[in-house]
Amino acid sequence: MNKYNTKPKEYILDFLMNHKNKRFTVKQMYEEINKNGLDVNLATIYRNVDRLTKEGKLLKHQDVENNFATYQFIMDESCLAHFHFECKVCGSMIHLPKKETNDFLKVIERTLFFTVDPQNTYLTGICSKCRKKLIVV
Amino acid sequence: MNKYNTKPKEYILDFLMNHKNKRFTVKQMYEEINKNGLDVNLATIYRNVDRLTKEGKLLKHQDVENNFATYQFIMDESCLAHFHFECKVCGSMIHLPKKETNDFLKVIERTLFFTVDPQNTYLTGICSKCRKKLIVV
DNA sequence: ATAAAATTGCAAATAATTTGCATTTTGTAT
DNA sequence: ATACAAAATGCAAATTATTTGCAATTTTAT
Repeated sequence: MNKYNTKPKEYILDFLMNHKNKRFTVKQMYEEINKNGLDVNLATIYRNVDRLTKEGKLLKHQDVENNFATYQFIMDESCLAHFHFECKVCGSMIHLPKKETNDFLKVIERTLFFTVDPQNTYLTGICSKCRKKLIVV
Repeated sequence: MNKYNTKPKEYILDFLMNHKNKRFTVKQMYEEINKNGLDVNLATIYRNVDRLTKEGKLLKHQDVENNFATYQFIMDESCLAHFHFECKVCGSMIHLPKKETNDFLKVIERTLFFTVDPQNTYLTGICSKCRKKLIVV
C-alpha cells in the first residue's frame, strides 16, 4: 500500500524524476539509487515498483528477447509517439506514418466506447517474409 | 542446429501437430510429452524450442503479467485473426472491428515496402482512463 | 511520547531458463 | 555391417529475476 512516506519512496521518486519517459530496469534503479552511499534494499525497490505499476503510475514492458521487465514513467506525451510495426520473428521494425495511424484510431474511437491513446500505440505482428517460413517445419 | 533427426525432435513435432495455432508453455510441452512413459529432458525441450523460434517456426510471446514465455505454432491463418486493443495498465481489452483494421493496414502497405500480415496484428497501448493516472505520482 | 499500522531489510525461497560436460545417438564413409 | 566424427541429449548445477516470511524499524495519528 501507500500510506506512509519513507526515505526509499523519496529516492525512488527522485529516480523517476531523473528518468522521465525513459525505460529502466529494477536493477538500474537499484544501482543508481545506491550509488551515493545509500542502501535501499532491492526487495523494497521491487515492492514499490510493483505498487506504482498497479497504481497505474508506471508502465511495465516485457520484451521477448529479455528475461527482465522494463518500466517507464510517462510525463511527456511526445515521448510516446511510437507508431511502429515490429516483426515478432525477425525483429525488423518499420515506423508507421502518423497520419494514417491517427486516421485509423479516429475510426476506432468513433466506433467503440473505448478511447485509444494515439500516443502510445505499438503494433506487432509478423512480416510477410517470416510468415512464409512459419508454415513448414 | 538441426542436422540429425532424433526421438525428442519427433515427439516435439508430434506435440506441435496436436497444438496447432494454440499457445503453449515449455512446461506444458514437457509434461504432455512425458505423460506416456517417455522421458525427454527439460533442457532438450528448451533447446529445441529455442531453435525452432530462431528458425522462425515458432512464435514466442512474453506477457507482462507472467514470468514465462508462451509459444505458438501457426498452421491456420484464421486463428491469427486477433484484432484487439489491450490497455497495458489496467489490462482491459476490446476487439477491433476487422474492416477498419484492414482498411488501415491497406494504407500502411501501400505506403511502405514492408508487407504487414493483417492476420496477426495486435495493438497495445493505454486507455484514456489509465492515461490520466500516469501523470501524477 | 506512545502505540498501532505500515514499510523496510534481510535472507531464503521460487521458478524459469541456461550451461558445462559426460554419454548417447545419428548420418556417413569405409 | 562397422567405425567414426559430429551432433544431440541427459543430468545436475548454475544463473538470474522476482517473491516472500518474518523480525526490526519507521511513520503517523493520538
